[in-house]
Amino acid sequence: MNNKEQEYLNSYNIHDFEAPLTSVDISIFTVIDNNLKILLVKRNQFPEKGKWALPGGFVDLDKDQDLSCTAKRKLLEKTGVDISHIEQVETIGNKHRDPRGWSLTVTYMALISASNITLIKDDSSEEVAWVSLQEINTQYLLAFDHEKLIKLCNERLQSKVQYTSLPVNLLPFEFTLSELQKIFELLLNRSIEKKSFRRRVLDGHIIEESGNMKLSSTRPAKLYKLIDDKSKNFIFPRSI
Amino acid sequence: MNNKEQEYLNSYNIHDFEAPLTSVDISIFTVIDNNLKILLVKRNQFPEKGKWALPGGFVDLDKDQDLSCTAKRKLLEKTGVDISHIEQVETIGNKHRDPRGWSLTVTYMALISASNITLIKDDSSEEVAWVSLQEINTQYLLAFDHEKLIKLCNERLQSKVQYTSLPVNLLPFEFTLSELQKIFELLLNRSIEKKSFRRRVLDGHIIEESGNMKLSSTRPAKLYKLIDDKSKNFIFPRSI
DNA sequence: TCAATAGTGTCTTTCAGACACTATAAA
DNA sequence: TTTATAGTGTCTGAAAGACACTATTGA
Repeated sequence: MNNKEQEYLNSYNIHDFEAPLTSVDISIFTVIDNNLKILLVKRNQFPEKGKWALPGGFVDLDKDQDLSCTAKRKLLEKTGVDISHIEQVETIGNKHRDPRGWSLTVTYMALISASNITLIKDDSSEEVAWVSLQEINTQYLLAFDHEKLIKLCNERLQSKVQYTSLPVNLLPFEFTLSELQKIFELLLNRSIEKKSFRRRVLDGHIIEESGNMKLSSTRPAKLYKLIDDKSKNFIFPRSI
Repeated sequence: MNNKEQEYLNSYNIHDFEAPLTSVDISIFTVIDNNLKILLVKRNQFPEKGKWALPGGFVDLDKDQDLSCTAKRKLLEKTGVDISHIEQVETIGNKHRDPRGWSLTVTYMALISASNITLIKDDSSEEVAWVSLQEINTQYLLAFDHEKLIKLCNERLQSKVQYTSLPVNLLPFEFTLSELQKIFELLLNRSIEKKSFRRRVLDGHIIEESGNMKLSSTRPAKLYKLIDDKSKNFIFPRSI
């Protein structure tokens, strides 16, 4: 860097140019009681006070190294959910989505297991809750364009269930093939042929027998576990 | 909206909170002389003056209705390229990518035909040029993290060539199947089996015979044309 | 024994890959 | 007739779908 460039940078003021409001919003999906749910917070502050929204918020230029840090930090602060991996979905930015002015939000998505999670709210919200997608706009009125953001994230989720092993994130350490299939069927909202499903999963070599059996009132089932971390993000050779 | 909310909005000052520098960057790909090229501008201003960069720039809160408008406007202003559809790739935001401070860029991508395009530069750059990907970092030194941005966009391009009809954007109104195949082969950087390729394209019903023939010194070839606008974004049932 | 669920065998279908074959033009 | 390119016929293989079949448990 030469002197002239240093001089330019010294005189540069980040406030000289108007920038849009910049936030992240996170769609955390889970399955509870055979229902696809999403994590929402009830806003306690203007604007859109009293409406439900995706957890999210503004980038903190000091605290956040990058955008995914903002996403994980905001999620933890607003809901108590601590997550290691999150997938960027799409960035929506326009004049009219926020009454405060030109606003941009980077949306993220993840599918997680809700067991062992205790939701914690902070001062910015009245309530934190897992909400069924069907309840949105009936019991739960959404803030800003969050209904559209949820739609985008849900489309991404649906699409990834077609060709990846993403749904394994919903299962405990050990699980049966029938349990795995039920999760896929629930997310796809249709039934899958048993043999095709087993072949697909087994041929992918992402799970292995744990050696244990799940007992029930009928024939016991083999328990399986993920082979390694790659199993959580496996891409199948073809769509389901 | 109630009085309290109106009061809040009236007192809200967009400058009260520090926001990241917010820009868009656009990767425009084309094929010239059997080479994949990308549209770059040589920076005329600090920072990174003298280096090559993707066309792009800051959101204009007055002029731009939304982010894709910013992308199209900046592309037109900086290069003279006018484009109707552009695909969002990924948003990169972190502390260190711009010496001026915490910076975020929304990257966009398109694949277009370079014929009938005259490049026009504006005051912000010294030069505008189509650059071969191989020439980057040898003849063309890149500004900021634009090498990484180009890599992301190129990966998206490569990926879309595998399962969509995107490359048809490079062809004139009428074309032969051999010409179409050559474009795919060039983008994929490998040869494709002729029969498989023809079956794939024809079974997709995205092109139809124009009724004309392309004459050459050997057997004339049927000319085809796209059936409609959907043909430009067709998703094949399987990857190539 | 029966009901219920786990798990398999195997035929079909779809579409990509390979490759030899035929067709049509100019020189 | 040769050469070059256009275009086809058809076999193989991979992986999904359909569906009937067997296996193993508790009641």
